[in-house]
Amino acid sequence: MPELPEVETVRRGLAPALVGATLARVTLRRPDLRFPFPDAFATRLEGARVDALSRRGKYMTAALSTGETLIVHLGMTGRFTVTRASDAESPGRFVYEAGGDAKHDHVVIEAEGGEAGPARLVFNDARRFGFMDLAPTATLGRAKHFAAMGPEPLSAAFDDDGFAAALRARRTPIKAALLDQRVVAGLGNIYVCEALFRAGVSPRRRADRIAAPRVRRLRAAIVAVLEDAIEAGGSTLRDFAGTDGELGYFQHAFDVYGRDGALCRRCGATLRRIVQSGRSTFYCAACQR
DNA sequence: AGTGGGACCTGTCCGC
DNA sequence: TGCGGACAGGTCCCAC
Repeated sequence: MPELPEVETVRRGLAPALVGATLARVTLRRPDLRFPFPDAFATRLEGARVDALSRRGKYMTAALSTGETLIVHLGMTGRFTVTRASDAESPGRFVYEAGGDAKHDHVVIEAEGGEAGPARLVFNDARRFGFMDLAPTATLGRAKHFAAMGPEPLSAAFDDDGFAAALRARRTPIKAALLDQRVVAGLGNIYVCEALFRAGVSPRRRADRIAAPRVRRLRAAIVAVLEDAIEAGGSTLRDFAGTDGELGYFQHAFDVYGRDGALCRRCGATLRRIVQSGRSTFYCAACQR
């Protein structure tokens, strides 16, 4: 699921259970996800208090009282389910809970003392492209996951001049440039397609050949589509029904993603799907130049 | 050094 | 109903 808006939605969903809480017990149900868990992972978490829950790009970070920060990436299919003790009869489901497939429940965290009261967090990830890591909080920005990461798109660090300079240095199609987390953090296949449509920029156009006014329009479109998606609770794809209340609904607002063969909402042309660097791109060849 | 392609892993859906 | 193939929200690694 997880591009920036989905990760932000998960972060907001987890905050009541985690912020201020102590991680009383951590259970790993396998030795690795995409990568092995760090040494003594559970031990280093247990007993720690969560001082803050933040997000950088598509990563969630939990600053701990131990001086370390827990780093979580959801990969493609990573999701958290939260059950509050006070709610045991009807578990409070958080975003993107796909249904009761315990086979892929890889990490269980019991938290105590958060605003939500005692809670159990279960990390489920069928494809295991997600991962977790620990790094010293004091030097988090230099941790390998963040050292080369581009500006946070919803912050002042993402400005027209810096964005234009980053694109000027790229000879790839703009689609590929925007997927590169070094250019701007947090975009994935969906929101790149949507932002390019909103800006009227062809996904095939070379990044270094977009004129300044259109670069500004593109930057604004990226910010707007991310803000709209967060507002909608992110996008939910391929999750079946039965999860109540907490699913994102931005997928209903897609202009182009997954809509090949349908008609462009702006000009009525038929939307296309092409493959760029092995991944689907959806766009309107009439509106996007 | 920048770029493109394949690998990683599992589930689902579609056509035959 | 069964089976093979394509495809899926991401990132890393390794050749050019």
